[in-house]
Amino acid sequence: MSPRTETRERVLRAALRTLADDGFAATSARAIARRGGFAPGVIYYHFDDLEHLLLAALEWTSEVRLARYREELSGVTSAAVLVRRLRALYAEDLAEGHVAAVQELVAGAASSPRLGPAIVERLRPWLLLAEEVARRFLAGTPLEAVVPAPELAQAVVALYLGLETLTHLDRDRSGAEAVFAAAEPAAVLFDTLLGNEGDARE
Amino acid sequence: MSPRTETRERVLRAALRTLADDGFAATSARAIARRGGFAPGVIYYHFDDLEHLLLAALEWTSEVRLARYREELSGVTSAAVLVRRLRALYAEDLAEGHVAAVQELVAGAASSPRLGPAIVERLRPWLLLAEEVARRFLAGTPLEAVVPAPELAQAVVALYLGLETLTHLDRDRSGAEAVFAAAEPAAVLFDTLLGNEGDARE
Amino acid sequence: MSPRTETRERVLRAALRTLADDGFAATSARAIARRGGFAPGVIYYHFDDLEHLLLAALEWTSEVRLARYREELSGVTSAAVLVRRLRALYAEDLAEGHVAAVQELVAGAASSPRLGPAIVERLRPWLLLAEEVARRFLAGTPLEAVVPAPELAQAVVALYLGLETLTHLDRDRSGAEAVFAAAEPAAVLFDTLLGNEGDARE
Amino acid sequence: MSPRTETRERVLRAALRTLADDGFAATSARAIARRGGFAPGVIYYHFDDLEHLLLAALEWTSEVRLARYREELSGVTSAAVLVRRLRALYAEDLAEGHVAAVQELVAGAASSPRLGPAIVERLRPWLLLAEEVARRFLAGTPLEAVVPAPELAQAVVALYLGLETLTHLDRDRSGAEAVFAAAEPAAVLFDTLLGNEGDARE
DNA sequence: CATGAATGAGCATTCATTCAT
DNA sequence: TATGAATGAATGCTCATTCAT
Repeated sequence: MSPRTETRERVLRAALRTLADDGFAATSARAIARRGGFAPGVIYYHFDDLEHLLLAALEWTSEVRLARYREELSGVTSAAVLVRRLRALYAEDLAEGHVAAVQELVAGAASSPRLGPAIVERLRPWLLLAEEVARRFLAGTPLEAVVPAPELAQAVVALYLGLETLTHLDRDRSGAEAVFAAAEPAAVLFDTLLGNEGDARE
Repeated sequence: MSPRTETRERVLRAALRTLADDGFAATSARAIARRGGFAPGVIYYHFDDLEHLLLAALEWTSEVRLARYREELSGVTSAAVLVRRLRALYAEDLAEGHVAAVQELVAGAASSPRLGPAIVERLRPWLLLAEEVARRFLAGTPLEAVVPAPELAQAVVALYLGLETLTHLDRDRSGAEAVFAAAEPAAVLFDTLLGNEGDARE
Repeated sequence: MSPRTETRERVLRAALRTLADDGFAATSARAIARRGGFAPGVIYYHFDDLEHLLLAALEWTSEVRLARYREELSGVTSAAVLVRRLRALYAEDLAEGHVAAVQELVAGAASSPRLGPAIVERLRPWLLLAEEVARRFLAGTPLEAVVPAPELAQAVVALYLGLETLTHLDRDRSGAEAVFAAAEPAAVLFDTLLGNEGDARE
Repeated sequence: MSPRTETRERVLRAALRTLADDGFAATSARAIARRGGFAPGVIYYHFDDLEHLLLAALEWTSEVRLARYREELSGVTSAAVLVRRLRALYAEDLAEGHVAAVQELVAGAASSPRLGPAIVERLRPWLLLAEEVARRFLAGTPLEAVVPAPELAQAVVALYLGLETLTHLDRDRSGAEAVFAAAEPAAVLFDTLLGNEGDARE
């Protein structure tokens, strides 16, 4: 890897860790530089400004995670398995700080006129993935006529972000976990009602 | 009303409007003072510091809204009516800027070590209200055994916050509206399946 | 004088002294604050930004000096007296640092797209004064038909600024002085040729 | 030309163009490198630092222009021709950006303790040329006794710089042109009065 | 009670310059 | 010779907060 690329990644990683650990408001150029162990100027050598760095960081982490989600969610047809997989993926996200960083960025920049739209754009692949999965689950069921996939997808992504916001609030990771845990039995019931046989033994 | 209380309220109102209109990051003492038409010093006469003002503002708007929600949601037993009422309440929230201010505050302060826990505390009444309504809906249904009310309540509040975050992002109010609209038919189906007769003609 | 006005003047004075002593490039907010003995923030409390401060400073010193020039140059009809008066006025300017500050500002901002036009506007009264005096001197002489007052005025102001630039360059005040000294005999000759009797005994 | 000399010239040229186009304040090492299409490091390979580069650039462009001025002004004896030639030379300067660069450098560095004296030294040949021409014009006239050539020369150079500063200010090239145009009739009168026959038909 | 002037720390960003390659 | 990545100090400016009036 060229030294250029290498440092660029160090900066991206430092930005994400600062977002996840210290929050959007505290993610200043100096804070990122301090965490990454480089001079603040480095940021501006590799990125136009802080906004571009944050967007690049969002893109960078999103790509990796999105691939992972797609992989895990590809063949899933039972709700029970879906919830179980999401729970595992979410645990990975937590460990890496991925959701934390994303949530901080999304929430913190929600009212920035420039950053906001740029972020929503980078969030779209997630909405599309959610929509695709939703469509797969609704297909062939009585719900299909009654629940539109795009709105369901938006609700799911919103729920994801909202859960992360709440767990960030009191620094208690157990909240989202509890919701995932509670969702499992409901998912089993859902499968039963709809006749999904699924790979329930998984 | 004593002049003391009167000014206090002017400050609270100015803080909420600044949060809703300009976002958390732009809610500085001077910005609030400018919007409210008073000197910055006034803030520090009535509140210890900016954090305390913001928390007081959250409390203040929450109380009023919570009463309103409680009132509207008290006798509701059908999901269809519930969704319809929530939709109307949400429209009120939007008009008043209540959710906008709350979302900005929650999102912006999510990672503040001091502000975070204080906010989650003031959010608890909402969780309790959601839990109470959830419990009412689950009672006597087969879901009761399978869906725990506290987790459902947390999911609902998270969904609310997350939706507001997303709609803030691209400054497009239609997103949350669409989700509410999409939820209505599903709620009707839910009522049918569970034999809720409800006050469907409402 | 209100404390507000008082401090405002301290800032203006500090800006002019910094311009005159340290030059345009070194006239930073911190440098001005250091010289004036106040916090950098004070500048931004009283002025929108550095540009506005510098323009206000130019206006402030210009008004005072312009009044003085007008007063001294009002009744003058002989070139010899004119040169003598200008020489004295210039000595005053030097002592106060007026020309130095103006020259630094004019020269330093010459290529600033925003500052440039704003400065040229504030320089216009000087051009008008020069033009008025030029017109008085040309009136009734054979030169009147041959030398247009506006261009002469511009040349004179340019000469003033250029002389100051040159004397700034090698930190040698004697250059401009020598030019003024050399101009006196020429002015006497000019008066003689044109039949100005003037108040030569002055 | 050795590759060494060649690159050196590229750097010099880039520095002059940056000065002329972007102004002294914007003439940073990176800006010069960008304009010249080379790495910033190149500057420091060929020159000790930025100051030395700027001085070398001033020297370089001065030499070429000085030769040209000397050539055009060598045989001139009538004021009318002198003004006409200067006007043409000035137009050349403008086209090449020579005066612009020089003015930016002179004005911008006027108060730099190190740069100032070094620049004035490189300006001396111009003063000497102006003095030589002035002497030629004064010789044999009644003015000779009354106008000292060195001071006249300094005034002329100052006028040149001052005019350029003013025209830079409002980005209006017409100012200096107008002064040159206005000077022509006055020069003709001057020739007539002093009996210069000149090469007036030129 | 309220004001608004003042503070000084912190912000994003740009700079001249160095130096390993 | 030339490169371009990296440095750290300096820039203009905004902030929460204090306090004399």
